[in-house]
Amino acid sequence: MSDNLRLEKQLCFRLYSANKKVCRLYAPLLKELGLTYPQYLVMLVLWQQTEALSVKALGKTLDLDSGTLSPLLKRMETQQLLTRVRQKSDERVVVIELTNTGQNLKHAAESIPATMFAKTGLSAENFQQLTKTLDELMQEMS
Amino acid sequence: MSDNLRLEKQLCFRLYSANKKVCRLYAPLLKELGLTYPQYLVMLVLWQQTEALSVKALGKTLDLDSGTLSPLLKRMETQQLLTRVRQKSDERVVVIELTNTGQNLKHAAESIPATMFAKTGLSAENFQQLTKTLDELMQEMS
DNA sequence: TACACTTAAGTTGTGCGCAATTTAATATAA
DNA sequence: TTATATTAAATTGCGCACAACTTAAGTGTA
Repeated sequence: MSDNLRLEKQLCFRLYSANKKVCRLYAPLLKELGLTYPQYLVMLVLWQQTEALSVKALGKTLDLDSGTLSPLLKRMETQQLLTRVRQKSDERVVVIELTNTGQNLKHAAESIPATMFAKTGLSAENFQQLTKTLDELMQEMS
Repeated sequence: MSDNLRLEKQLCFRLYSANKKVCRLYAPLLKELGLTYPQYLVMLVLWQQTEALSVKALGKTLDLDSGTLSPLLKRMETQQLLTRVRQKSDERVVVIELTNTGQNLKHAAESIPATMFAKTGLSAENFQQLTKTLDELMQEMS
């Protein structure tokens, strides 16, 4: 009889391991920029944004709550990467905006995606395939 | 010109998000067993093991170091799920073994894989496809 | 035997991730 | 207008993950 609890049968373990491994590959590249992995994700969102963004909106994009974001953004503010300012029209809202330092860091990050793609060792087709299936998984689980 | 730093182009973000989402789906099921997600992974390894296992061997299987495992296993020992005993022949080694409680918990966990598979909403083919591509990714990155 | 070397586990410190709660501001309804 | 509900962000507490380091035990070699 098949044992469904065997570790190698678990998709969850593959996701967990693959995610950890990818993070570790990013770490040395991000360290040069003074960023952690989640901080890099925040920067990705801010770099592609033309308008300022509330903590709420950032959290929705990254699927993170204020319990995670508040201290993380505070650390990034300390590093002068961004500013946190209460919105005058609604004092509950905190607006996040990149500083010039934060904006300029984008140039140093430009090479990361290509470097990382190379490190994954995936073919373009497999990369696309994996992207597609993960999107489907995210869709179905919601 | 294409902006490779756009969030939606990042495979890493998909892995990060999918992993988090899967963990959150597991959480309520595991809570009934009194387990966290990493603790569940440890239990999966121990349940499929006939022999006792060192912390080192467990760490190799799960790709976790003693900095993570030592406190985690201590908590699980406190919960009476397992025992931690120094090996007589080599006092550096700590051997992990399930208690009866830990062993018996397996029955309560039997239904989890099928429940989770249903929650992913993936077809059997897509499940297989994703498994295969993640294995390939893990292989290539090593 | 004495010495450096290696190994296994544990400890310390930092940064998430998230549940649960709190605080303060705004919206809504009686 | 006052009471109630909702919302946004922050705080608290806990459990990973991991880098860096420590401790203790075992190995190898001169």
